[in-house]
Amino acid sequence: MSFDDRKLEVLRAIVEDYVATQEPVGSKALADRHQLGVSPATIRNDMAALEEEGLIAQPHTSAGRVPTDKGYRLFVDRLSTVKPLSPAERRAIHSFLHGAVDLDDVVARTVRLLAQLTRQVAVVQYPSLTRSTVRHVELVPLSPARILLIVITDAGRVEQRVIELPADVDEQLVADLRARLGGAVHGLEFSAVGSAVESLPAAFEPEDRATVSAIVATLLDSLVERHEERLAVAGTANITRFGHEFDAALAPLLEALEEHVVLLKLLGEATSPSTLTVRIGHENPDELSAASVVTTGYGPGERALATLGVVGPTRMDYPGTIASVGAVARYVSQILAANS
Amino acid sequence: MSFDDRKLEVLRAIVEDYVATQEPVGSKALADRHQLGVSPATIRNDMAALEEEGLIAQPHTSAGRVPTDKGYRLFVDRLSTVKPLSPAERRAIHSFLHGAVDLDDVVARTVRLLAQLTRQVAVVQYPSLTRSTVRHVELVPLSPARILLIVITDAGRVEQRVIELPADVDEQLVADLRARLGGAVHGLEFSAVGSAVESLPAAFEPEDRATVSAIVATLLDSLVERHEERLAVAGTANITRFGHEFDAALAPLLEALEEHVVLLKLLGEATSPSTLTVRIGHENPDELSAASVVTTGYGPGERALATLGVVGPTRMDYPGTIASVGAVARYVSQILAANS
DNA sequence: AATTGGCACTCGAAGTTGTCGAGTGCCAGA
DNA sequence: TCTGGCACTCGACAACTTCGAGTGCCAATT
Repeated sequence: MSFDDRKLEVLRAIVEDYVATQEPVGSKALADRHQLGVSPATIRNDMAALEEEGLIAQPHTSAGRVPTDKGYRLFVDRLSTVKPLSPAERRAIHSFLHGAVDLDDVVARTVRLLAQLTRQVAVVQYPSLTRSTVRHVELVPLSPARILLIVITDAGRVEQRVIELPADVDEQLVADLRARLGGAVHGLEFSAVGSAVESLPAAFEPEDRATVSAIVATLLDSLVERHEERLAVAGTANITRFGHEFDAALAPLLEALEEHVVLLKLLGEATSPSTLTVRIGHENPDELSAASVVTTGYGPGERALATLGVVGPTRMDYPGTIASVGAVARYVSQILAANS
Repeated sequence: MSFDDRKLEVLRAIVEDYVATQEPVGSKALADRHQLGVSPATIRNDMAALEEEGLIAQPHTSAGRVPTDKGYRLFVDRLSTVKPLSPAERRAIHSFLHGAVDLDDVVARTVRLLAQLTRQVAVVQYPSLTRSTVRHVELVPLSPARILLIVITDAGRVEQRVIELPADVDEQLVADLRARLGGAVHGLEFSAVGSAVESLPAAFEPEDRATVSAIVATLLDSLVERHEERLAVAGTANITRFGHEFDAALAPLLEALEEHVVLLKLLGEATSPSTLTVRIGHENPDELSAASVVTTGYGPGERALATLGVVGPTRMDYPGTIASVGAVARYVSQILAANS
């Protein structure tokens, strides 16, 4: 084994021990607990080199070493092998997701499952609708100048929206509009709805066109454009397990989890279901710079509809978390594929 | 001023100082900061009596006194006067809730508003639908043996549910069912839907009755029975302000906030909009025994549709919180009344 | 040249002691 | 019934010590 190889082996040992014990690890402990075949003194030399390269650090002089963000990065990129899931975990995934009736139900179950599996905070973005098709459009008058627009997708998802109209409408106009709207968009992909309804207002009497335009605009605005902006979060209670180095960063983290905006941005850089992203410490936006985030895309087919993942301490079990996130994403994707 | 009166005045002073400073308050500090007109020695006697009655306690010998749950209880019941809201707070309430389009939107805004106003954790139960009426029922076939049931209420609320059918259905049956269902329940209060649809299956061909029954059962089950079970929570990040006596109780609290079950039970004991409930420390279920909960009912009219409230440390500003919760509940009730 | 054992050194954690002062209870006198 | 005085208690804090894990460096060994 060459010099460099052993150094990396030492780094792996440090990461593994630190993740397991949460305590800085020293040269002696390393020599005892791993079969590196060298003495503590040799390890110390390697550690000095690793520290030189910025991969590990000492919280204070004469304490053990702790991996830096950069150290975790190298560990994740080059040293960790995927940890296969235990049969119990596989069973858990199956039984948890089995019998989901709804798209919303799938998301709700998935987020809980991930939180339970990883014992960290799980985040699941609701699937994008760009690839969905319209199954049904419904207009329901609420009052003379208010109307409720409902769109049902082939994934069984329901989008609703109240529209304030510029003028009162009568039943007749609503019925007419409903029929034409339904005819125009039924069976279309969401991305194709825009051009399909473009010419719709022109088909109505001039005095009704403002009303029709308002409805069409709402349809496009709310249903075609921003639908990936919903987020399910679970396992917040697990942050109490993240350790005391988090105490200071707790408030911003909780805020980020509640606000969703930061998280959405993070998840928004969606990946295909086959790749998985790990962001460590400072690689994240400031609010999450004390945490690591493991995400991956999911959805039927090869292109991801949305992203799911886990937020945890930088000191997390990367191989285990990566395995869980990957497995859950694959399984959810299967379910979505079967349902569509 | 009689002896007993002064004792209570001392209790009030202790509560107010402790809430303000978060530190045990001693006899000297009390004499200095309040115009009680007596010497510290006298106050000490009163404090001894208060301690005897279990209204205050010492964290350790020769520290100041801290109110007990019982002390807070007495303070809330008999010593606190409602603190009027500041103009800024009134403005905040108005501007925050102005322009809500949706029932869901009202709830979402309300919960954020409450969290911001009280700087604690806010909880809002979605309004019960028992008093709502049905505006529209829609059936959408998803696949031969699956159908989506949608109910729209006069409050602009949409309830949806996927139904797995015992047998395949054709368009014709769905259309027939849609018409009859709509005719039977349109305009009815939810509580009256049950008897209205009872005889519906009998009107269909024998081979279709199982299908119709399944749909009717789902309608009743999901829409008539459990609809108060949704909950909005905001301001979780504020628990970091609750103080370090919470550190141990943090995990159960976070779990309770996420699980919703405990909270729903707590809120379920609904009150009329005109009364307001304060539960202090151990008066709550175990998970929340380190916290206090201030709740009140809300809804148009005199009977409450649902409950909203705030969860905070036992050491909270009760008059201020009570005022905020009450004001928000009244204002939301107005909005709901105007919209219905 | 790499590895190793030895050794002096550093520094935080934990324990010890002593001081300080806030707060108490009690009592005698106003 | 209130008050001032007084002895007492006990936690907070600071100074000091000890202990030990861990380090860096070096000379000896392979």
